[in-house]
Amino acid sequence: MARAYDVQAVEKKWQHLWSDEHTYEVDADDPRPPKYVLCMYPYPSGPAHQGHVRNYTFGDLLVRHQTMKGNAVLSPFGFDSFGLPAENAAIRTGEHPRSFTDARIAELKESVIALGAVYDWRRELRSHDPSYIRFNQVIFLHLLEAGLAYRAKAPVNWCPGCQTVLANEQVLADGTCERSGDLVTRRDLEQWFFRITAYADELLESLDDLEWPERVKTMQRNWIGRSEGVEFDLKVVGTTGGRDDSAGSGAPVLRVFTTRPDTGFGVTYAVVAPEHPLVDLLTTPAHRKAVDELRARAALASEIERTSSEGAGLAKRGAFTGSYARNPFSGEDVPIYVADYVLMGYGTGAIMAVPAEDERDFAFAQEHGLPIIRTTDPPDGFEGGAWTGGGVKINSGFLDGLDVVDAKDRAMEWIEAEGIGVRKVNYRLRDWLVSRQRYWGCPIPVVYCQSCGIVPVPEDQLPVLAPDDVEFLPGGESPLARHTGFRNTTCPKCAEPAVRDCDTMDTFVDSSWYFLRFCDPWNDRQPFDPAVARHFMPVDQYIGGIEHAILHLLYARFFTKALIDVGLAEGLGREPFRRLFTQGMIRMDGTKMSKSKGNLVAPAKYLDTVGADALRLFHLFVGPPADDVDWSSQTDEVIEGCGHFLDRVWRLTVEVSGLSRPEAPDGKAEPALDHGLSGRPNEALPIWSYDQPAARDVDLLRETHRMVDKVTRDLERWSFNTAVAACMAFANTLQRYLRDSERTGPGGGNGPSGGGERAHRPTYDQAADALLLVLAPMTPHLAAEAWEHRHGAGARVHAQPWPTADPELVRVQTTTLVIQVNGKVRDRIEVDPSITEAGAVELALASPKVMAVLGSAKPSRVVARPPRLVNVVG
RNA sequence: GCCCGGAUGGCGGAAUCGGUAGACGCGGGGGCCUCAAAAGCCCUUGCCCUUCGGGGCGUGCGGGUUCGAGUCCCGCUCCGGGCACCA
Repeated sequence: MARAYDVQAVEKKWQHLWSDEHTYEVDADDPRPPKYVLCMYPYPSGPAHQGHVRNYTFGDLLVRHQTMKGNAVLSPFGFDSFGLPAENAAIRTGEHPRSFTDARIAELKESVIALGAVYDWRRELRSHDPSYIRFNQVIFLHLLEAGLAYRAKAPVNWCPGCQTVLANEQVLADGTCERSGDLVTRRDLEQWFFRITAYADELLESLDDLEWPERVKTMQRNWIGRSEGVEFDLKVVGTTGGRDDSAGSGAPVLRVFTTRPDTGFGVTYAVVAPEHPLVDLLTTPAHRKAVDELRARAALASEIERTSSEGAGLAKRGAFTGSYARNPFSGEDVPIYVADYVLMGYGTGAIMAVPAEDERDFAFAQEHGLPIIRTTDPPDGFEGGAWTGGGVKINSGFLDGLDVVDAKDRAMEWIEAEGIGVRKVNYRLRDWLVSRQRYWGCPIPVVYCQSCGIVPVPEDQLPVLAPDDVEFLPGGESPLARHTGFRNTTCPKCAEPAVRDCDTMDTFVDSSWYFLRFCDPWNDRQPFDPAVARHFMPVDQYIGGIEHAILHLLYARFFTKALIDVGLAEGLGREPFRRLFTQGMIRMDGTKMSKSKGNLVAPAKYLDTVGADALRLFHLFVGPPADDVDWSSQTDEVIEGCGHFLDRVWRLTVEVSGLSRPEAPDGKAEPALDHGLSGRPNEALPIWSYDQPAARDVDLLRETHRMVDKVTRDLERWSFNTAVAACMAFANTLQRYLRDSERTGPGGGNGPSGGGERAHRPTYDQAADALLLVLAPMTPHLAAEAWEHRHGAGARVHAQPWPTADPELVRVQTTTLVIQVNGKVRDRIEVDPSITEAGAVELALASPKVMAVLGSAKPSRVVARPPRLVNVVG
């Protein structure tokens, strides 16, 4: 398509200038107020996709807007460059993950620059840089020393075919390995954990103060899953295991956790998880076979299978142990079952089962023919199974007649008074398992010594780097474990032979503190200088995808708190991201646009044709930033429409002013115009006047200020689509203004002559400049180029202060008073905005249209809301 | 199953505090310019009826509150997302 200016040349020119002029490089001693705007650093998977474009368009808009408002905006960029795709590519093609990753980074970086997004590239960081690895390891050691990192056995997804551990996403829905197809089993391995649960309460409570989307906060609250209840003991009675323990040091007890102690009288059985340590003891010889089968099945099944739709809602799998427990409330002995719907990892791994008030217990009780005793009176007409709501207690001894809430309290008091249990808070949140049996990640800086045990690698020997000469074989162990040169080492303490930890860290570790490193990326003594980080932190605006709503954002919050507590981030605020914005997804045919779905529409196609500004404008204009974008058959046309708008701005701000070259002299020059407005190119039109502004010039000035006011307010409330609409509407205003000048002006030709209202040059210049100023953060290349044409070589629109609207000019002179009769609009009258209620009513009743509708009827009531509306009620 | 979102013209969307529904754009129709096309410019465009003055209907569905509801309340339908045996 023919364009009004050379889009590609202009965009390249400015991308180089912004870099060469260091416009967006910011240091901690900058006198301007600091702001920190950050887009989530990307995994480098190749050239930017539309999701990136959207993300960086929003971020760049903020950076440029905040800069024009006089702030020193920290805008860094980096790459989350460790991760599985590079390693999988290595297994497939033999290319080393580093060269593979570096190539992808180069592609992504190039396309981000081609977008016109500006960053302080001096601060660029990559997780796989040795300097970043080093401080990742330093942090790990600090957490270890503080007891926040620890080693424990944990069940993992184990593929017997590949002889390796799999991440959850590598296990298919049917419980098989995505690569070998083998059935994945669960296996206990020694793994490293971060003690995030120590911060569960703080992570939960401080959510309240964050300016984050409520949706994300809710997701985090649910993930943390705090629940208050009570833990207490059930005495085990009757036969226990093959051995009879009743002669020993007292009967064994089964400790259970419940949030519903008020339902104690309804306990008709108890359940332990298949992995519960007491299972052997509890199982009598007659039931051993069934119990063992169940346990074997549970051990085989991955967590995914065990908790998938196979189990949920269907018959509960379980087996009777042969043992009984005494319900302390009722004194009844109830059977103890083993069932896989009880998880060892939560609470005590054992429950008291109340089928009448718990849906899972109800399903199990039905399946196994166990009794059901209601302890809460369900509402009339309730026909379901378990009633989990509130109500009055029944069949509950000393709790009878109480409300559920009061009964809970009373029951807990009773349990504590009896000395059989205590109040307890449980969390769904588990500690963070960070070990990955992978090559392309940050090595865990620990050595295992026969005599000294776990020995941290001394800080002066960091970073521990993975060797390059490893073999990437399909279906083998981690390349590091097979590399004897890496694996075998000497103990830093006793110098005896020792082995390294051959695992690497979860890549979420890298992304949990990169925003801190960005503040002080040149520091070679510590991860970052807390004093420098304090200057920029917290991040004022964090922008990213909703897919990181839970893990990344929770881990980063945890890290910030932990780094402060281990002394690496003294004096920092305990929350890293003050405001968070999560953008919508790009969808196509109803599904997420992604590489794996093969439905990508590459941004490069648009950069090479309509240009970066038009593509950016599209992403701003298409809808609210938080909403998903449907990439439809019409999208290309809309993007072209954005290009047409930019052409129009070019004509309205450059060509119509007779300023088609940067060297053009001052604004009073009036060369022959190729203004492109009349369809008669090269026809000279002396349309300018420099007289006193006429009424319609004042109107244009008012419109200008209203536009600036509207755009400013819209940008601040993240309503970018309406900000763009306001710019477009203003371009229409300029167009109309010029057209009217043309018609009425002496040289206009096709209108009545003699009006003499030529375009008032000073007023028009203000209007055109204002449009370019507000477009500067949205379509930076066009705004910069047009500004330079208007103001001379070296003029920089992005160095201008953000325009401010004069409230006096923004205020409307007249407003439309709507007159309704019985709620239906019957008339509209232009009135002064300061009209009184009486005045408005008088005008309304005098309206011929109102009188016609009303006829002779007398209005029973008149509601007046001046100056907007009068409603005459008949 | 539970918890969040959402539903407005042919399409994307606007309506910021309960007060003119449909801003802005895409698409469509008509016109100007042109040898022609592209581009540009001008007019028009929710639906139905119309004697061309205007009238009626209209924000997923059914109720309600109100002088007045896209907006608030109750009950549904459909679509999207998150969590999913967490006791």
